[in-house]
Amino acid sequence: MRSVTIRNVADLAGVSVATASRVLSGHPSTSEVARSAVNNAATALGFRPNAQARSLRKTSTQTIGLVLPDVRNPFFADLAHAVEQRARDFKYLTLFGNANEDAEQQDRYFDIMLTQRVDGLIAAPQGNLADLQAVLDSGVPTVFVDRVISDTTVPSVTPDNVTGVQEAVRHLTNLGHRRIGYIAGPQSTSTGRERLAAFQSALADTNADDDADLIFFGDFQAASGAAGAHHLLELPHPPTALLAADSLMSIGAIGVCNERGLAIGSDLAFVAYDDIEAFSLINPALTVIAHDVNAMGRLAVDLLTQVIAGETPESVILPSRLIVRGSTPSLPGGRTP
Amino acid sequence: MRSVTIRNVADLAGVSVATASRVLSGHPSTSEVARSAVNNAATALGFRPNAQARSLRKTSTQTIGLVLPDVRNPFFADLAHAVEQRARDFKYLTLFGNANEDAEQQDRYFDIMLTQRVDGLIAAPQGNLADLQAVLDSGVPTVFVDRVISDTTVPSVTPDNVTGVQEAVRHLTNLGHRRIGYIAGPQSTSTGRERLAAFQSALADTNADDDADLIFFGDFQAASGAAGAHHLLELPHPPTALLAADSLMSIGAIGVCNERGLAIGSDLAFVAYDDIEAFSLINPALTVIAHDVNAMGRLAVDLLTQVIAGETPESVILPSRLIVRGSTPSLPGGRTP
DNA sequence: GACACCCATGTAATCGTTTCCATGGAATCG
DNA sequence: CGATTCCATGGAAACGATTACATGGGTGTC
Repeated sequence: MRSVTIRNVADLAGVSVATASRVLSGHPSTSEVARSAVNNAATALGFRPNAQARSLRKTSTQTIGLVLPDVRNPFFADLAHAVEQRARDFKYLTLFGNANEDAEQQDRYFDIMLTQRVDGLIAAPQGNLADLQAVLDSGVPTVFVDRVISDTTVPSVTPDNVTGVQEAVRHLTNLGHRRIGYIAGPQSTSTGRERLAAFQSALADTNADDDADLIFFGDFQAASGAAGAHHLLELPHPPTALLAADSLMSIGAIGVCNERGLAIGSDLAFVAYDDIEAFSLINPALTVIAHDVNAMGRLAVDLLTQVIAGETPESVILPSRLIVRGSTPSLPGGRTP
Repeated sequence: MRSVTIRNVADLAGVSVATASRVLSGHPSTSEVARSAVNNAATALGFRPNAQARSLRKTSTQTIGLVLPDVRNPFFADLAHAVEQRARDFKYLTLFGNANEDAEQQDRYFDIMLTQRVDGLIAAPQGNLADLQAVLDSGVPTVFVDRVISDTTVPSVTPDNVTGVQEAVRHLTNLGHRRIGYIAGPQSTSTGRERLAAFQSALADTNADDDADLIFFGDFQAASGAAGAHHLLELPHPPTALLAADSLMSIGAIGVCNERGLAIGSDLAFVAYDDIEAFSLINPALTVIAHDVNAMGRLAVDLLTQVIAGETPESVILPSRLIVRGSTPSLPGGRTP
């Protein structure tokens, strides 16, 4: 099953490999007769150029790497889709790596991406500068998306992690909530840190309680959202509203509320992060902090092409906003103090 | 920014490239002194072998291709995750392509995969034999997952598309439903065809209506589920129960029910396909036809490794079953005849 | 008609790695 | 001790494409 090479094509067409290569890659200096001979031979043999050989000779692989924490998180699935579609516009193939919210798996993927000599890299990174050192040292054009690593000059496309949380806290306190439970993301991520800081600072501007107890640290996965809901709802003074820092933890937390027979919207107010389609189906629909995933993915690719072209684009911060739905009704019933 | 090659490593270590290569790829015939010299030089220079050059020389790329219809479908996101994790066990890198439920994009990805000389290919294919011809001709080891193309000998891992649907129809008719609306998948997919056939044949065993009107043809995307719900609910004789052939169409359909103020579980019974986490959060939780996504992904990789090894493994059909939850209560209220 | 120019083509070098083959020294065996 | 085997090593040939350089024929200009 030896595959057919450009040499076979050239032989069948009766020309040299150089001419065959020129025809196949659209070089202008080719005659009509050579063109048709080579093209016919290529289709007759089912020739398919070997990408390895090509990228070995050229400097570029026409491939970008995308390292995300978890495809099963609908936010990242949407982001992956957006990046991939945009990359296609630039004729880039997207090499996708799923870090499983794990710094070690992430680093292994970075390693693979570099080994594969991707032309550029888009990542929602985890951990600190040390984990990224290999990537930064390699000099491969890189753009961060959603999350960033501090103390680097890597351009990024991130959501505004402050405004949405601020609006959510104000919204809840305006409704009369004074005990708001917060299920935080891991502090090894910029989104985890920034959203928590925004929550705490927004809280300080209100007369709501700021007990340390009301903050639970999760890891952006569903199970930790469930653990957080358990912990918070079993406090001596349980919260009357919950806010979770991503969609998977929201899913986990809501599952626990259902199990405990707590009706969201009446027994407990709930605000989720990310505007997942399924969240609008839950009855009552969830109030969410939303941002534009598609724009984020597109912009990340656009920035990356600029970096590859040698430019140094400005980082972009995309707005986020609160979408109020039924899970935070104006008159909280049940166990509100 | 020229990257460091094995020649630089060899020079620094004071050995030939051949020896350096042998040390770095763990060939037994190497001396202790050469090993340490080369390893030191490699780490000192931050050497990272060029995957293109390596795969050019070797026959294998240690890469498998995965072509799926849509990552944004949680079922396929889970499947992608399962495949990727299992592939890692075999030291394979997964090259991921998202066909967007579009035969043309799918074929472009197949083309890319072949150009990249993947060692094997896992696909949930769409369309007919002609679309796949290039892949089959190339002789690249292939396994189908979830969906198949008829008249091929490609091994596959598929769900049992009959039992779950049968159980769902029986369950609904036992509850007294006689008008069951079905939102079908595209007939260009095996899952779309088999599930529809199972629905029709199960219906024939009951005294429920089998009007052609009650079947709407969608495309496995959310928007078509919404269109299907609109169509079915506006029939002169609307159905009292809905069954949708995948999760995205279910999401679209449920959104429409909510908009129209139809309470699922009381005004309308609903059965969804695929046991998505979010479906158990909807209140009442959805009755679903479930199957084991993780097993499907793992088995697909296992089968592929067998094909790569030259064996011809048997295809596997994984069981599916009905999980009854609140969306199909025993006493349908409202508009039941 | 001579000269310059352009264009299609072929030869061969090149990309970075693996691996076949030859070599020479050490070890083993009768 | 001589012959054989073994092993670490280096030189060089592959893998399959692109492309710099050389070449020769055709065209245009004066």
